[in-house]
Amino acid sequence: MGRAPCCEKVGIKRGRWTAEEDQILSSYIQSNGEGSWRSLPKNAGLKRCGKSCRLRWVNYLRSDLRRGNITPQEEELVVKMHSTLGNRWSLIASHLPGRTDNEIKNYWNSHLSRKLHYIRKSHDVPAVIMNAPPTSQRLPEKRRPGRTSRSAMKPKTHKPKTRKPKKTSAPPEVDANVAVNAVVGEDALMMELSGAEAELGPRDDYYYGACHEGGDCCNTNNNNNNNNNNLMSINGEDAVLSFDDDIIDLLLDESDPGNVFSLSDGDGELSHLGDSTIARGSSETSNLGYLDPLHEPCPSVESFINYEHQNALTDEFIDWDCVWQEGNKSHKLCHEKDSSDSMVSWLLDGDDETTIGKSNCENFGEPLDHNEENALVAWLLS
DNA sequence: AAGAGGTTCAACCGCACAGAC
DNA sequence: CGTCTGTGCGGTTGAACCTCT
Repeated sequence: MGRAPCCEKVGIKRGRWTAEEDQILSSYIQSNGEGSWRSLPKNAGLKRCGKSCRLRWVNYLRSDLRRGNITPQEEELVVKMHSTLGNRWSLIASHLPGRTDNEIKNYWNSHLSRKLHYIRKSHDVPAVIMNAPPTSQRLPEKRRPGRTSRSAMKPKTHKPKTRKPKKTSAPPEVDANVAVNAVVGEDALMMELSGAEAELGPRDDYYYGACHEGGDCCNTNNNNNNNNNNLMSINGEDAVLSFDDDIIDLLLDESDPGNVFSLSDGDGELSHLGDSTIARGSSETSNLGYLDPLHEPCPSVESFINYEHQNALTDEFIDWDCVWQEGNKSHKLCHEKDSSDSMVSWLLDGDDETTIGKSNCENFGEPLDHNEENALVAWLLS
């Protein structure tokens, strides 16, 4: 049976909203509250589809929207979360108060993805690298459901916004000696997002995957941050993953129970933790999987970068550590450096004239060769 | 000044989930 | 348990806007 349309198409106005319509919608919602979107247009006297009303309200009319340009801190957080979550715009937006999923999505498509595009282009990363892995390695390709679980939904805050002033700078030209601003932790791998979320400001303790030159994928992280709000972290010492609640929801998505993986197999491949209830005990720290440094050769950089980006949920944070291990073991991608710089900040600095064409590693004293660059870019694009 | 081409972003569309019945 | 309704999500579109020549 065909699905009933969300509204009658006839007599429905489309296109840009007028100030008068905005006023009507705002007034109606202020008096009657949100919800009942289907009946709202009729009750409010709007010739609009209910979905259109909802979208207009959520993305534009709500009073708690944050206006203005995306700040560098927000941008950094978006990049970090996107690298972990993929195109989960609503989830990303939920961590950026006052920003809407549509705004984040547009910003990504118009700003950030272009940066990646230029990076890829300038490094001549073969398209095949981005192709899917062999079927045997591929994670379930199921498209993420159109919505997250109700429990994962949080009210978003919005404010009307004006058109952002256009940036005048040209798209970043990324030199072959592209910068790497990755921080390689002394002993550890750690990714941490929620600190930035909480502060929306630069942090000193972002660790983008680090492994010992000796090959320990998950050595002790003495810099481990005990912040309970950790969105996700991998504590090398305890080999424990910590997640924010909504991340747990994602990983334990009932509709896709195979989403929980471990790296505990000796062959180094991702494997399902068939019983996802393992992780249900705590949303703070869950023994999702052990990263055994002794029995677990990391997959090659190539094998990791062969994973499709969209497949990656749990595998992405694993990618990072092993990619970096490979980088450190074989190529010494970057020297260890206890600065607050990060891969992401390098990425975000792509427009900065002072950094274009300058490798941060070079700044550290050692330039990257072509293979190293390719590995790095593949990491970024993975 | 004007037109072409590029960019941005508001809005639309179809899909899928949750919950009510 | 199956169906229907309401709603949220992510992808896509195209008008408005900007920059360049």
